[in-house]
Amino acid sequence: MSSRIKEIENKLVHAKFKLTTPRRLIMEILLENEGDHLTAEDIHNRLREKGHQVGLATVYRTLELFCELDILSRLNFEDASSYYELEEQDQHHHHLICLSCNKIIEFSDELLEDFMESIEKKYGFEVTDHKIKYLGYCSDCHD
Amino acid sequence: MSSRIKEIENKLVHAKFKLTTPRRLIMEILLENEGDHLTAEDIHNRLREKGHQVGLATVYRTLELFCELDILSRLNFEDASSYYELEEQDQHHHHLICLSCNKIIEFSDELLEDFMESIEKKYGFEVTDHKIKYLGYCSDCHD
DNA sequence: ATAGGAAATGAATTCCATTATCACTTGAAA
DNA sequence: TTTCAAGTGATAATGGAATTCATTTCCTAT
Ligand SMILES: [Mn+2]
Ligand SMILES: [Mn+2]
Ligand SMILES: [Zn+2]
Ligand SMILES: [Zn+2]
Repeated sequence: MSSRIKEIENKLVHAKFKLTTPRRLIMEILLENEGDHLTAEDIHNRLREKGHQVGLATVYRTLELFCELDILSRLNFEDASSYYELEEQDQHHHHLICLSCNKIIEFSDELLEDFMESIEKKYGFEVTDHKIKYLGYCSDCHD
Repeated sequence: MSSRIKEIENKLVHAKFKLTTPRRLIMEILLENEGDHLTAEDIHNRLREKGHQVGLATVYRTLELFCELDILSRLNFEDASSYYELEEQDQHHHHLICLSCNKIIEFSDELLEDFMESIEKKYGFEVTDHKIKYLGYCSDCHD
């Protein structure tokens, strides 16, 4: 069992949940596809391809649980589905979405820290998360 | 007919569309509720309250058209629905979303202009729109 | 070890916002 | 007027997600 899985298990146990077989299988898919943005159905399909049968409802429930425990982030691009990615403890990143080819380009937001702090002061709003999306045309799709 | 409606009509006509009765009625609802964030169903209900019968499908189609013409913005908060608000030509704004009471607080993004420009340079990405959400707890809901 | 019970699962169903369909209406142009 | 594309609205369909509920898993107390 990878140390990464162990780390997840600690988070689960700390919150009084168990690392069950379906949860472990789902986490393995997420780790194998780290860096991708996967839908619940993507994950369900990859499980089936590997010969594991996990109910789609369990996939949804597990993704929701992992989000609550900050193991995952739920992303909403400009379509109907939710996408999930492993939360990176060190650097939070955001997304550039190409309106032409739907390419997703990631960028970090170090430069935004000051702005976030000014928001907290100005509005007395305690920021716990932020979601920033830039929409437009990637270098392949303009000019 | 208000000058605001006239302005919208110009945009429509310029794009080869007509200001039909359903479209005008929907625009009136939006103007009467300027500053609010309304769902398609909200708008449909307010039309019915005023005795106007417009099909829900037409409400959806009109909202989509208005978004394409940059008359409206479509907003996605953290729930399943889309919310719409009139696009303000002068100052673009964003939203603080309270995770406790669901209050929406608006803020402008003047300070972010520099950051957006750095994104354009760094990635050769032509930004046409951006969506920024800060999630957390408003002043009524923390401490 | 065994029994009890809470937590978790999965097949099926339901939900619900949104989109598609299609017959009908409208209104501008010929 | 006639024509015909654009627009409309009742309804059905779609699809991602949530819910239901019978069953299974697995920890705990005896
Ligand atoms: Mn990402
Ligand atoms: Mn707003
Ligand atoms: Zn592109
Ligand atoms: Zn609040």
